[in-house]
Amino acid sequence: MTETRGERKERTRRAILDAALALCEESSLVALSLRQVAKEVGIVPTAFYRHFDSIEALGLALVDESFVSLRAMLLDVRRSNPGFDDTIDSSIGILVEHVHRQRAHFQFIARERAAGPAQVREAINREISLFEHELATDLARLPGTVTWSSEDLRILSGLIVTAMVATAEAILRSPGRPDVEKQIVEDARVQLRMVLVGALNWRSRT
Amino acid sequence: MTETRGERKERTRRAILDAALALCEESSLVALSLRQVAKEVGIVPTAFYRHFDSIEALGLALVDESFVSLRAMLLDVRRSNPGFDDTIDSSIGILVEHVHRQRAHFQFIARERAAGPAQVREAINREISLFEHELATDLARLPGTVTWSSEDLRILSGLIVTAMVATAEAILRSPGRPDVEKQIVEDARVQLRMVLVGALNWRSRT
DNA sequence: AGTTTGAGTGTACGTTCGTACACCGAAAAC
DNA sequence: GTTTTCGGTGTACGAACGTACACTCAAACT
Repeated sequence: MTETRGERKERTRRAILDAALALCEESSLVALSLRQVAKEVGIVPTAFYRHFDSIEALGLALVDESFVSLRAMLLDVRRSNPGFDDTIDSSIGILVEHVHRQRAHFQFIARERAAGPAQVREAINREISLFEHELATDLARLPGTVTWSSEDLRILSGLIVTAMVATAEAILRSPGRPDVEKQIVEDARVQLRMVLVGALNWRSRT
Repeated sequence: MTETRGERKERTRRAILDAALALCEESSLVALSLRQVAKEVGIVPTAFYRHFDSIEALGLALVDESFVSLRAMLLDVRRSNPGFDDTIDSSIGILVEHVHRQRAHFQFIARERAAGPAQVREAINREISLFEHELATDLARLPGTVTWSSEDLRILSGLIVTAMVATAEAILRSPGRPDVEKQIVEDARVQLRMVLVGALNWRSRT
């Protein structure tokens, strides 16, 4: 039952991160007070400073943590796609699954990307940019893109990431409405197919 | 120099809307206090209530106002496109121009769509949904989409709106960096061309 | 064993917040 | 000319905010 000092600190730190993430589900970091977080965790306000310099620093930690989730998703997509034809369906399936399992993380990223403190917004956009780049290298390994410039690959993956982010946000916006969500997912499938058709016919012209 | 009562009220109301919009440029409605707005306007806090019930109500008014701007943009796009081939370039040009001229409105919509009070978020998403629907009927008038189902048109315009919203957000994110913006705009052009290629080859299969 | 370290406590401050209430004075209504 | 309406004022309140400072006490170090 004994607990080392570091363990205890880590446990409180986790509690703070979890509490902040939970409180962010119905508002935003910029409207979140240190005292709210402390109360939720069950510590006195000033104890917060033992772990983070400010709410903004807390936000940066949450960004890191959230993108671990998102990268896990990308790994899942890679693992499940040995080059099959239903790449679109399975990828979207994985997206939907991750959105549900890591709802709070996705919600947090979507909100703070647009409305968070400046540093948080920048961190998120940097990560999303990295994401696009990774997807671009994945796409480069697909057959049919051999003639593509790396420029065009980057732009295409930007489009795909944008569409998938929008899909994730739409899903988050319709909680507990399976019919609505079904429609969103089906739309996302069609959109990806449209983009794919565009990609397959690209550079055969011009 | 005399000023009717209604005129004066309207002037103050405008000042409140403008002040709120300005203050929202560096934060969010949910972090905006009634007192900040009042101070910016130069009235006493309680006078705020003569015009709005709450910050949230103010937000809804700003949504209405902002979408007047956005609709003006759509009108510009329609007016400038009598069916020419450079539809993409001119449409994006109009988007960029409007983003710059109505920067605060676009910024507000982008932020509050993700992070605003619930009612504000809903109002914005409702408007964007309307936007997509309008674009769909515009697309239906284009040659080459005669064989399209209204369903597919809706989905396509959803994709286009998503990409354009993302483009506008990216432009807003890079103020005072013409080179970066140039790249964003060029990418948007290519993305739209990719989508267009997909659209032109759609339904020729399946 | 004695000392140091550091997570968490408790009090206390000045500030900002939303809002209640009584009030003012000029335009509007009569 | 008198009364009413109403946008804006001024004061006043309790609550919540960030944070400074002095404290406790058990784990960790020597």
